[in-house]
Amino acid sequence: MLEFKDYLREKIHKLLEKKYPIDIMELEISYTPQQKMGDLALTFPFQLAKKLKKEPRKLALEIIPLISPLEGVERIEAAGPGYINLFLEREKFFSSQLRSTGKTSLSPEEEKIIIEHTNINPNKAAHIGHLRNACLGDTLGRCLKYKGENVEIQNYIDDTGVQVADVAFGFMELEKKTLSQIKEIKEKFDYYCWDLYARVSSYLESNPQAETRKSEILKKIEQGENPEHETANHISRRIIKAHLKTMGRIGVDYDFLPCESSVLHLKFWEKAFSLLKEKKAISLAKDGVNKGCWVMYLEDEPEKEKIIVRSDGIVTYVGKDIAYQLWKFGLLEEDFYYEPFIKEDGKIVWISTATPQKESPSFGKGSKVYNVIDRRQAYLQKIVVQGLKSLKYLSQAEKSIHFSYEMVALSPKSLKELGFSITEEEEKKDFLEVSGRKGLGVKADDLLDMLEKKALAEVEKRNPELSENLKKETAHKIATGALRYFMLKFALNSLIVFDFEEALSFEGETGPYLQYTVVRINSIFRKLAEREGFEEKDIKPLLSSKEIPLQKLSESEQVDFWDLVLYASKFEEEVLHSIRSLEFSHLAKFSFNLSQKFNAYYHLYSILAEENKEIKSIRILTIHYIREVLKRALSLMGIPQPELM
RNA sequence: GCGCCCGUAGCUCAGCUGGAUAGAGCGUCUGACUACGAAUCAGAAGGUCGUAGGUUCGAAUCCUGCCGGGCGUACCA
Repeated sequence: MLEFKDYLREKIHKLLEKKYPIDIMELEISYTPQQKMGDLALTFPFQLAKKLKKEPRKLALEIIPLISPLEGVERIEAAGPGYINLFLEREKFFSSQLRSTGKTSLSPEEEKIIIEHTNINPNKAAHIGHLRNACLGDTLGRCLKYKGENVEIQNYIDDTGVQVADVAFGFMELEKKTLSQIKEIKEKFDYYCWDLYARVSSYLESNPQAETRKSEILKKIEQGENPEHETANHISRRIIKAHLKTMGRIGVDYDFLPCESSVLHLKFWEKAFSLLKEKKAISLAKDGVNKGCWVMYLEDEPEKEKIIVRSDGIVTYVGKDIAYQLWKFGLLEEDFYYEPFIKEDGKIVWISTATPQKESPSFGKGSKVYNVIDRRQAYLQKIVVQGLKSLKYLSQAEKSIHFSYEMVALSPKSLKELGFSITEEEEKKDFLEVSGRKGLGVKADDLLDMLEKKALAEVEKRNPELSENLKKETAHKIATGALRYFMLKFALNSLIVFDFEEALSFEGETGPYLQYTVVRINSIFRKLAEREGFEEKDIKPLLSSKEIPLQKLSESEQVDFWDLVLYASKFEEEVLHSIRSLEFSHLAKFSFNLSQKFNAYYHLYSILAEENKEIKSIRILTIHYIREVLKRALSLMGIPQPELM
């Protein structure tokens, strides 16, 4: 449809530009609310009426003869107060849609796009908040790749930060464990650290004198080559592996893991610091509360100072982030060294290191960068962009996108279900923030386990004859589908108050509903093959037959057929719209609505039992088309497609 | 205080840069499986779109005030 609309827009513009003051950008083509009104609607007579001080309806009537006939359009009507409605030539449109399945009319616009997502502190297990981040980032990546963009996925690892130091402190001071004793821990390590981190946090709260030792650990971790560093390094590497495994369960993966330790040791910050000083992007505060700090000013609030380097000379987190952002755009004149971290299915995930390596893949040097990070960090992200602006990297600042979304919080009810005790004050709140510090949260693997267990029970019920492996694999796909759809269905601005019942649902507006729809279509094709020997390869000849005799369908079937096909044809527009707005809930809703329309159609029109060959062929082509679109939509959302369920 | 965001059906949410009669899911109530798989479908009930103004051919959507809620605003990350 996207292509067809572009064609119409250009054609109509060409036909009218000499007579009317009309810009091609204003020539919007929308859809009618009802099929009987037509398929596409032009609203420009309203805008034009304002300019020419004429009645919109009269203008519409005046314009129609000038733009007809249009290729692919059966007839044109004026409607309502001044709409121009187009009725498409259905057979022609349908067959062109059928021929273009699998191809995309979208095209790339960037040299290279870098997406940074997940970014979990490597000191504890991943939780539901991280899942939202990863699902959004991964879906963006999939959609951009479909659009034809060159995409690189990075997952930044803060392996020298306070949070890792906390857990190192826990092992060394609270548990008095040596590195080899830590290595011997057999339990799920990220879970072990989750609990330990919470213990450390409360210990430090009641024993503030221990902060001295913690600071010492932090410093030593940064320095390297000492027991504290060895311990912290072991913790972070082992936790990263756990995170990658968790994300791998839902089909999320990465190309490169840049580490803060490398940023430090390769002196990225020093380089960025001298650039910032040189261009006067930051200045040394001579007096006031921030005396002795290097500060930056935001363009739109010049009275406010943001500290980049503290008076003790230590660079803040956001300072390091500026350096990293510069590197991502290839503006730093420095690079990481790279080594393989893990290999899976032949794909290598690379990690940064400060020591020179033989192999050197190329990362970074993006022309556009998306940072997937929740809304609470909007201010810091703004400072990072300000850094680029101050250095006069204006186009990069423009293409430095904070992909911002609201957090996932917990309802007091779900906290109770998890066995946490909550205070009366907390009980009254609508929601509570997930807190790693307090150990308050739903762990990603726990949620996935629950989903898989429930899905397995459903599969057992419906398909007891399947092999154990196939049952498990199917349950896993259903669990992934449920989770990923759940994380995408809400708009970015919507704070998700996590509820187990809702998240564990497989009915209604859920991932499994979409999967079930595809399974049903597959099942029809399977039966066509079994009963009639009609194979997938037999679809093509149906396609190439000259005519699709839609008039053979009953009137009501024509209406239902067209409603379904026209809706499906909006797919690429939806993908593009989702990318532009970063609202993948659009794609999710579109897929759900399309499934709903298909399921309604399915109940009304039988394929296998239809005796009229022509009608049967049309129906086969219809469900084939819907399946192609749905499969593509699911794959862009990372929702797996089970054969049976 | 300042900045940003949110208030739409009993509950959870859609509603794109203003467009034709405000939509889904869940829940409630009525129906439909000797099957193209009921993880589904059909139907019913349910809304002064927080509130008061403004902008215009047209406002849930844009602007302003007010009410209610959230987040941010660290020499933390």
